[in-house]
Amino acid sequence: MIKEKNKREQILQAAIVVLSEKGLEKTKISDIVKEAGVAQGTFYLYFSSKNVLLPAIAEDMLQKLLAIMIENIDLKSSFFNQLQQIIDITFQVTAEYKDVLALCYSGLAVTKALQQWEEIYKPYYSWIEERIVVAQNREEIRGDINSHIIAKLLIELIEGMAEQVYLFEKGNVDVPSYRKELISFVTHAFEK
Amino acid sequence: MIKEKNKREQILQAAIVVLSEKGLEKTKISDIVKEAGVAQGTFYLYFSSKNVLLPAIAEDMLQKLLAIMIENIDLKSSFFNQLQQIIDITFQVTAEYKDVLALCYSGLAVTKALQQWEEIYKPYYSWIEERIVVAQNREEIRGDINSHIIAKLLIELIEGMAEQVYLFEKGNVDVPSYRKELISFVTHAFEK
Amino acid sequence: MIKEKNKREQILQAAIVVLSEKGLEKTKISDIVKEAGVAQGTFYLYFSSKNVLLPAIAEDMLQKLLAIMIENIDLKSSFFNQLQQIIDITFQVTAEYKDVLALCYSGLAVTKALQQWEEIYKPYYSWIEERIVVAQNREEIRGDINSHIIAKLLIELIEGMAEQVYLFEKGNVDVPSYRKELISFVTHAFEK
Amino acid sequence: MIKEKNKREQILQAAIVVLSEKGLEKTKISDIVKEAGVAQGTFYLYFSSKNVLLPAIAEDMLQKLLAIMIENIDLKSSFFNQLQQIIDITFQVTAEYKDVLALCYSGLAVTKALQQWEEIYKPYYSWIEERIVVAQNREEIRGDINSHIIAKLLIELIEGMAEQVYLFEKGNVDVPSYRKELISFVTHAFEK
DNA sequence: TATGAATGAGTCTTCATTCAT
DNA sequence: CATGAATGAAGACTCATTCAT
Repeated sequence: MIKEKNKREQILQAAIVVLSEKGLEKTKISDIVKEAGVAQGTFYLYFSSKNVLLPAIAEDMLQKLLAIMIENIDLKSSFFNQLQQIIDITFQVTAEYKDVLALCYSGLAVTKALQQWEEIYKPYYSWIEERIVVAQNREEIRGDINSHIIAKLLIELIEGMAEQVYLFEKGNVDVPSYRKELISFVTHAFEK
Repeated sequence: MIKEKNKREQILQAAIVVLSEKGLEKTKISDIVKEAGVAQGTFYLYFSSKNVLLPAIAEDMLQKLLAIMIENIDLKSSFFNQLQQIIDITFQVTAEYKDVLALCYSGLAVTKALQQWEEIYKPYYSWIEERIVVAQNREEIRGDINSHIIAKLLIELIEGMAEQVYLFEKGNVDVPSYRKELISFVTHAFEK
Repeated sequence: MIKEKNKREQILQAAIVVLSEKGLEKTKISDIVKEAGVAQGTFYLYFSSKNVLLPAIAEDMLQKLLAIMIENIDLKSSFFNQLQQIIDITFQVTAEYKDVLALCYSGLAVTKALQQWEEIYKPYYSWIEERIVVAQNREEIRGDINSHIIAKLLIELIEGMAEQVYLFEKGNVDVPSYRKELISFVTHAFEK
Repeated sequence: MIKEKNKREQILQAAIVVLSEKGLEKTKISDIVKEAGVAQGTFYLYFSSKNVLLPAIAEDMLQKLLAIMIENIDLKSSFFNQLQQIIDITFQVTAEYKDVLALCYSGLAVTKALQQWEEIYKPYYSWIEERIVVAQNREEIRGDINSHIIAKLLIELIEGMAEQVYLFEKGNVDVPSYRKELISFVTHAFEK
């Protein structure tokens, strides 16, 4: 049971807990509302159906991730330093929320609501793109980079590796090595 | 309806067709068998349950992809040339089978059968890793690369971008630019 | 939205509107209160449950119908003249309130509250019966008629035909012909 | 439990039994399938939803009623004799199936599928109309009657009275008197 | 009186799976 | 091997009703 406050948030957090435990298919609305400590019908006061849950969670997650990034990353430091921090934060958050994040990352296959996912990712894409543009202006990195495309590529890559590490090879993998290789790879890719 | 031959293959192909159209949740066994032109019960003669379908499809797909790679890529050409070809082939195959591939790439979240996916990808990983190792021995690329890890990173990245291009931004995206940026990015990353 | 005044009446009128539109099964309390412009809970201040709605509406309707009859029918005119007027008024009222009336006429089957409907119709039956008795005393019609039974028969018949005309064959029927045949039929039936 | 045979028929008969007992609103699919001795899902093999039950039953009933009429009524006897028989059969059948018939007669209010009901009644209307036309040709009854309209009127009237007798005033009514008055009424109405 | 958020029992419907033929 | 009618467990969703404010 999760503490009172805003009912929608309450249900959302409960959904994250239950989905992490059971996965998408095995999660029943009844599990979620039990965890949230509300009635079955209350769920439908805030979410029109089971299918809108995943996008809602993804949005929630991504907003949190972006908030942590913005708070922690020193925009005055070098791009490569920022890059390391972005990777570290993504790895940490992925480690913490691995199960739900996997659901989010790949939720598209189930819901087929591609457009929506783009919408959700947009602020994150923009923020990363801005970092690249700034770095280009500072002449820290290659100038012949399409910042828009590479922002997506970068996010795709970092999230993908974090998934690899924490989801596919649960623990029995040398995380620091993966981290190091990833940083090295993208560093070389960006370098002049 | 798909032509007779081997019943298992017949059902598998029908499953790909239906899954592409309807997505995972909305695909029923009854749809698949109708498309395959066989009886409901026949499905269970070849597949123990609905859940083994996705891995079976993924295996099928990945084997095809790898076969195309092996057949088309000139192992004597430079690593960077091979890289371009790998990217092109992945883009082409993704374009053709985009919907099912998305299902495969991200099906893990739903089925939670991670280990199995690793198993399926293993030969592909190995083959890519071998390309990297060969290139390192030929001193075409950086030597300080963990070929095992970077093989995964590379596949993850290429498939991720192909998905981006063909799934998220259905057509209304400048594919050649994405391709060019991707090639440029990985080329720089590998370069000495 | 219906104008303020007496809340009970307000809700009743809203119920008629919504029931006409949606039919019994699809009408929810939430629809009615929205139409009435009151809160969900307010409904239960005036009606103990959803099931008391239909009888309440029927009573309302029948009182109106009877009031119109009493006001418009010239008791001094001949029975056959009165009969025509009764038929005309029933047709007019049915035309106006066709959907709710159908609900009322046949609502019994759903609620199974037969007795209640008898109660509601009683004043109407009595008034018609009185017309028949008066006509018999005036020797305008056959004397060998059981006024009590024939009153019911007459109401049943007129309402039934009005329903036929306005409900089943929405407009694409020759109303004057139906009216003429009905008048002719009952006239012959009553004639000495 | 009802004996095997044709599953659809089995379910239909069970539905009639249960609906008679419980009425429309309180009848659950689970009750019907239990009575029919089949599985829940089997219902949906033969009926697309709960809502198609009533029309299906009505059709079944009306076909039976018409079959009985055709079998029992002596077409060579006088029209007035036939009329009596029609009334008697309608009363008998109504007495036997009163609850379901009420559901059928008034099912329109719930389902709002008027057209369908017209379709179902069509053969019955036609058959009655034919009786009227034949009688007119034989010059047994008034010639100035619109057989098409009066057929509907007659059915409406007879069924309405049967309903009155067996549904509204369950038993505590003098059936023979009602029958006698009805016959007398229609006889006078048809007489030259 | 009036409100409307919250409730939760109730039921329809779906669909993977089985099995007698 | 193949069939497809039958199964029945499972769960999403609805909506009349309540009650704290």
